Amino acid sequence: MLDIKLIRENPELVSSNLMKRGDPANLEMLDSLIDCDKKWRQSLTKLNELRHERRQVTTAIAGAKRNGKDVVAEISKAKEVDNEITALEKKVNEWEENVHNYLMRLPNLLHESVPTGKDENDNVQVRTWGKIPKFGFPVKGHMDLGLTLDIIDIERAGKIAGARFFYLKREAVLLDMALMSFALEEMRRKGYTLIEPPCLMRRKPYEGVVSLSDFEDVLYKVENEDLYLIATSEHPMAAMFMDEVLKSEELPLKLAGMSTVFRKEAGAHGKDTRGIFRTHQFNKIEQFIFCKPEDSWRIHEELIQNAEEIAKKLGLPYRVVNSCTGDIGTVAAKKYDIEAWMPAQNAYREIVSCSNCTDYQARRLNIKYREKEGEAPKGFVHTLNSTAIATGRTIVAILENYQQEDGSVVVPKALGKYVGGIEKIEPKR
RNA sequence: GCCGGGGUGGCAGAGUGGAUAAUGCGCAGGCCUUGAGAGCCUGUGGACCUACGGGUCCGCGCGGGUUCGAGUCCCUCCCCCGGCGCCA
Repeated sequence: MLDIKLIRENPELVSSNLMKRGDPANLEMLDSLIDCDKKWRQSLTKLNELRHERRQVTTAIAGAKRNGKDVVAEISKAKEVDNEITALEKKVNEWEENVHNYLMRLPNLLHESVPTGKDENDNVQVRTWGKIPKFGFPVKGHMDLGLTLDIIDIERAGKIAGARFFYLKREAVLLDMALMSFALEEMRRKGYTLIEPPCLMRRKPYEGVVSLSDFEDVLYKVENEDLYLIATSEHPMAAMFMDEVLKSEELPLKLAGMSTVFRKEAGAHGKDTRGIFRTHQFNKIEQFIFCKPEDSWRIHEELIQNAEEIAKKLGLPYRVVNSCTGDIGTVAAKKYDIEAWMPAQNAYREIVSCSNCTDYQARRLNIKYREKEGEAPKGFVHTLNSTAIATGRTIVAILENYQQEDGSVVVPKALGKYVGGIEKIEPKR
């Protein structure tokens, strides 16, 4: 959510920033918002005058009653004013609701370094790491490997849960757990507080964290309950301190959340349909930060470094891209992706997403900070999030990059102590 | 799930349908002081309007209702504490 005061005082600044996102609907919403806000404030002033009038009448009633005087005339006057108030209140509430709805729909302001572009093809490469492997044999995709190693079963998952689900078996289960343990240990060592959050959340906190369209496209809802399955532990971690004021000395608050996550993937029809690259459910370790506004850009770089370090230790060739205006999400002011090299696709594909949401989530969730005990809150915190590890896609990258001519797959050294010393996954058929 | 108790400014804690949410702590500014502290004075939830002097309204877990008028009475829901039941 943007600052309504900024919109009032500096509408050109906001509109020129929104223009960068290339969606004219945003500017229309901004105009409607400014219009509704004006009407809301005008009608609110009038409403306050009426309420003032009522107060004078009811105080007069109280005084007259104490003196034993007749108050019939005053009461009917009060009723009259009451009716006017009720009518105007309805209008004021409508204007206010409109303002709120527009505010909830407008995306975050973009950082100046965000490149302009239409879609992910216009993202700008920031750096690369690792050597793209050369294979002296025909490269297999992760699905083929999954079958011959007998560690992934998509078909039966389809039977019992539908498309985009999977059974992991044998070493794949170990790999999944190992990736989680490995990433958790990396984060713990860096001083992050480990978190295992609720995997379901109510609507209200959820509205503070995601864009409204996500309720349709991303989030699974539990029937007959006000509960949604989380799409990332970013969400329950962000909402954790809703309506609270954090102490300056405990900032930056660095969290690492571990959870299974659930995504509808609506609107991804036909994309990545084979395998476990894009699924409705996977496991993930997520970095999450609450910090003071002046620290967020420095910490954004820190988060991407942390994620890169994990990719490096796993020996996965990757590149970092700066998401362009057409690809960045609603809540982010700037977003880096890490894209790992996927040999079978002969392409870099996203495995990590790292965003600075500035004060956008914090304002929606009402999370402030104060410099000193007893002082008034200084302002909204900034929030940032970044994948540490997402197991599904990382397993794809490992299988494909570490495959051998004999059909086996070598386990990355960094995972050795988490997989019981298994060094290689052998074909079973 | 059931029964009982509770939820009031940053914190503690009053408030039995009617005037200004008392009082204390903390915090900020001022006076005093060589300095600090103590003491004293003023301020310290949010929104809107403003001729920037102020003015008005809202605010007691959320949302409704009764009433001329609700922190106070009634209803739904949420959360916390205690007890019972169920449960991996």
